[in-house]
Amino acid sequence: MNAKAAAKQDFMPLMRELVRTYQAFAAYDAAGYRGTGLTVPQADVLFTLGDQDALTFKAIGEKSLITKGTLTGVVDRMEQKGLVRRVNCPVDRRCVRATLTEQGNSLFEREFPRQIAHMKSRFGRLSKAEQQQALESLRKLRSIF
Amino acid sequence: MNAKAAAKQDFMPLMRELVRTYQAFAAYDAAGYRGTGLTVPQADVLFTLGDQDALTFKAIGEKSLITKGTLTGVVDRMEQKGLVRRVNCPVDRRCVRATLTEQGNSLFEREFPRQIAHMKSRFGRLSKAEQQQALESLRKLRSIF
DNA sequence: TATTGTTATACTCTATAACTATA
DNA sequence: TATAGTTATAGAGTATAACAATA
Repeated sequence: MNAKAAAKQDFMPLMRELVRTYQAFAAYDAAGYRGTGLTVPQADVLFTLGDQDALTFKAIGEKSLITKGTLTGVVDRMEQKGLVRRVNCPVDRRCVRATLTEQGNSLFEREFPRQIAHMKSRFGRLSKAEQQQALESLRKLRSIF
Repeated sequence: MNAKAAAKQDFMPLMRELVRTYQAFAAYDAAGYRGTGLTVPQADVLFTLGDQDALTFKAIGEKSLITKGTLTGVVDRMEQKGLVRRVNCPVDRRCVRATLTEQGNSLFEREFPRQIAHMKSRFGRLSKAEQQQALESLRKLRSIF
């Protein structure tokens, strides 16, 4: 298969649409919490830690798909901002857990509902049936990777 | 709406599935060209410029969603690798266009079909009907952002 | 005046791998 | 030996805004 033939594969429109749709979503999402001064990974961690007991770095990394070396730095910067703190694990002394501080929690309590409302104003434009159909299509799509 | 209520909105599964599906896709995609040593934005530019006449920075930025300041740096690094070169616009002397060098073109001719085959091996697991359904759902989803 | 691309700044993230402490 | 997290390194991308050349 040469490049010209490659460009005409029938799954190409679907692939492009997946990328564009996600990009449009991600841009809208990020715009919602721009005012907080949080970066994308930082907001990811804030929303992951919200309404949760302290999580280990390993668990946070798995949920957010941030690798351990990077996560150390992300949490460092959030700690400097006073949003999270590290706590030792009692059972396994290799582990460190992170949890929201009071300040981090109040940011979460304010920003998470705001962010959800921000997204709801758009997702609400789809009917329940459309949402259900999209969910099923995305599940199938995810299953192939 | 408080945080607990926010977390239970009915569109949340769809939103999470969109993110996870895209992340799974993006990881598989990037694995396909890891051997080239190109970064994600660089591969994006290579595939954008392939089989094309020279494009202006403005046009490349629009297709790849890379902002102009960043694009200058991305193209700089690709130029250092000998993959692209800058050419002046004859009509509008404010413009600069970029085009693949012979080396860039041969990389494209080898990697693009390989990448498409890499993706086809997964998208091919969906039936035509499933692909069509997914495409329609994604279009609807994109239309709300 | 507006637009195209470059430059400058400062920071954040990324990948990778070596390292420490603990299991 | 394996695992959790930190540290080190080097580079790459990002946002932002000021800037030069041209339209």
